[in-house]
Amino acid sequence: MARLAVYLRVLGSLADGGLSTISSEALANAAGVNSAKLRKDLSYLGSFGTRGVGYVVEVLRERISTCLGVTEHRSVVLVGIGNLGHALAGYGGFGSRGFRIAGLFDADERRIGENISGLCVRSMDELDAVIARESVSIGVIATPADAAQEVCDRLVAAGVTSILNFAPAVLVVTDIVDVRKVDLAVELQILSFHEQRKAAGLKAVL
Amino acid sequence: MARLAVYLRVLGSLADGGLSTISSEALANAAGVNSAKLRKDLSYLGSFGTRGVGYVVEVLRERISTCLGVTEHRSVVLVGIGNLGHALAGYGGFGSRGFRIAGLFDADERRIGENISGLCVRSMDELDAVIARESVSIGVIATPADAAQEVCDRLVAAGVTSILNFAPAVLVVTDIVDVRKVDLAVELQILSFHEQRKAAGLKAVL
DNA sequence: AGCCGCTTGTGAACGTTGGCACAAAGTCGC
DNA sequence: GCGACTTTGTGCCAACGTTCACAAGCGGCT
Repeated sequence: MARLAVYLRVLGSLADGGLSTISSEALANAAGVNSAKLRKDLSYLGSFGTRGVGYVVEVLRERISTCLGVTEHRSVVLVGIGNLGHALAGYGGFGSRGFRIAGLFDADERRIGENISGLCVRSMDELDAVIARESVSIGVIATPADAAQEVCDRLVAAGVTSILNFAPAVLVVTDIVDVRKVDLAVELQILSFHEQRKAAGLKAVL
Repeated sequence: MARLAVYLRVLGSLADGGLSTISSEALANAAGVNSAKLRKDLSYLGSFGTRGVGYVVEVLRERISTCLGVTEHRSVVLVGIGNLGHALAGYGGFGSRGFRIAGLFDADERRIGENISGLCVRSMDELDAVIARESVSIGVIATPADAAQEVCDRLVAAGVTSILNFAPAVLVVTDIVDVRKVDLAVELQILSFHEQRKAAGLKAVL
């Protein structure tokens, strides 16, 4: 579940704060969810809280990390070094959460060789080799929409089984491949929809 | 619902392709959803398809646009011009979907005055004035996590009622304010979780 | 004009998710 | 050692979202 990742992040902050144990209710508040839901989520991983006390922060972190599979560092490749790809390559949040960027790729000849926070942009020709050599299982697509499907197919052919897609396009893949989509414009439109609802509601009141 | 935005985007491509009408099933395939679900979504907006034929693309686009509230151009402010903020400011997808960036803001004095694709980075001191003058209702937060809540509070105080949060932090807001969260690291961790599951499943088979 | 095939719109069943409430269990104080 | 308090783990129920299946309606063909 998606919430596990949030719990893990919150637990990280708490551990930095020096807290050693935490109750489900406190953690639920910090993560912005119901305490019962949190306990149910955790019970899915097995029961290892102590009644009357709560959960031991370190044990819980390790347990969730194991479940999410971030104990072993996973390698990702990033394809499409445009505006967004540039930002993603420079984003420090990946490395600190157990992900290593194994390679940056772009179809544009002029971008090849460019250095972004210590990583060199490679040609698409090297894609398969890098994926195989570093046993990459996750690919990130930050290309324009019209190139997304082709890039996706190449990634899957090279052995990638999970894809994070930032391009505004619907990807069709085999069902053994997981795809998550992040579309910035769609997010804004959803907010716009809520604004519209609020405005309509206001008008109804008047 | 989130899918409406996807339908709208797909319809845009179809309209460019010169198609004038489309059946629910074809559109559902293009959007990657079940056809019954799509029809139910559309029926929520009223019934205006013609049985035996399908939906008129232009009518449908206009109807969805109205519902999402993107007919009137909405203004957004973007706070935090780091790696990600830079990319968002330069991302062309906003303007083409009916959103106008009313201002870029950053707390770092050194960034103020910087020009990003025609927009100038402003001081946080000007935030309230710009929001009021341009009647901005949507704010985008791309700051580090520890600054997110403070920025959020300032945005809400200035009159913003919808927030898109890229910072890895849980924001607490009044219930009249809508918050959508996009956390890149969490997205990767979810994929990592699926990878973990696949690996475990494989091991179970062996 | 009448029939046939196609597509919409929707009612009903299903599975999933969220939330309450309570019993089990463990700790702290005396 | 024992009782009271705290917190977990979970059974049950309601609400939501999804899917199936089918009747109603529209266009085209004869």
